[in-house]
Amino acid sequence: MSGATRLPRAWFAHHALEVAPALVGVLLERTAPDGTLLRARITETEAYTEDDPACHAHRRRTPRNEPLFGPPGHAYVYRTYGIHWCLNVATGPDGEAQGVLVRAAEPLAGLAVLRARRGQRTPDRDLLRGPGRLTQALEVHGEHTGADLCGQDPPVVLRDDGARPAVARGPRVGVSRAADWPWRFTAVGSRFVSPYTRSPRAPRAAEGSAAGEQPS
DNA sequence: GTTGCGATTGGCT
DNA sequence: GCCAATCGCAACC
Repeated sequence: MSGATRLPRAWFAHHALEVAPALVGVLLERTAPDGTLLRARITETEAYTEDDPACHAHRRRTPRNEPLFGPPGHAYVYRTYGIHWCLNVATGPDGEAQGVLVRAAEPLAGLAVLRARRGQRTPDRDLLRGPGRLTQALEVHGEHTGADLCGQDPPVVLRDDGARPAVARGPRVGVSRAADWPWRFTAVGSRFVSPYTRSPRAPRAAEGSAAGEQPS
């Protein structure tokens, strides 16, 4: 993997709907405290923007969602359900709230470390399949929010090794608002992708009415 | 100051 | 398939 190049900040300066599918297939690297290199290939992402009711920055700018408004290439890590951390990368121009949630990845290196953190009996398939599992295995947490992933010594490194998997598009997982917007991107045929689940709180799509607005 | 709830997961029926 | 766990945030009083 020595030919893999780090993604420059400009790579993230585009709209979340462009960056999200492009991130599928990108390498995610993190160095464990003992020096072990942890490497995975992203298999699933979701896009979020300020205009999007499901986005944390939809209502207003707050200390919590500040990284989403900041310059692209920075991490936005938040806690959900009081238990899990979720990793996003800010995209779009500085001042505009956009981001891409990294939902799942296929583990490639450092499996023993990942397994130690996730449970020795965890199947390889489940090591990084899901946003909460991924952050647990990679030890990404709240202290990393705001970190510049394109800067020096970032907690997580993103690289392009030229892989260009086919990408499918569909509705996002678990969101209660804008549940039908097809802003989730997955690697076609990958086993390391979470199954689609609709939020129990999401209103059922109104059939044949104008209520079901779905931006492209 | 209080309350309701979520971009999830894992365990149990 | 159903449901509890668990807590920071933001809406509301």
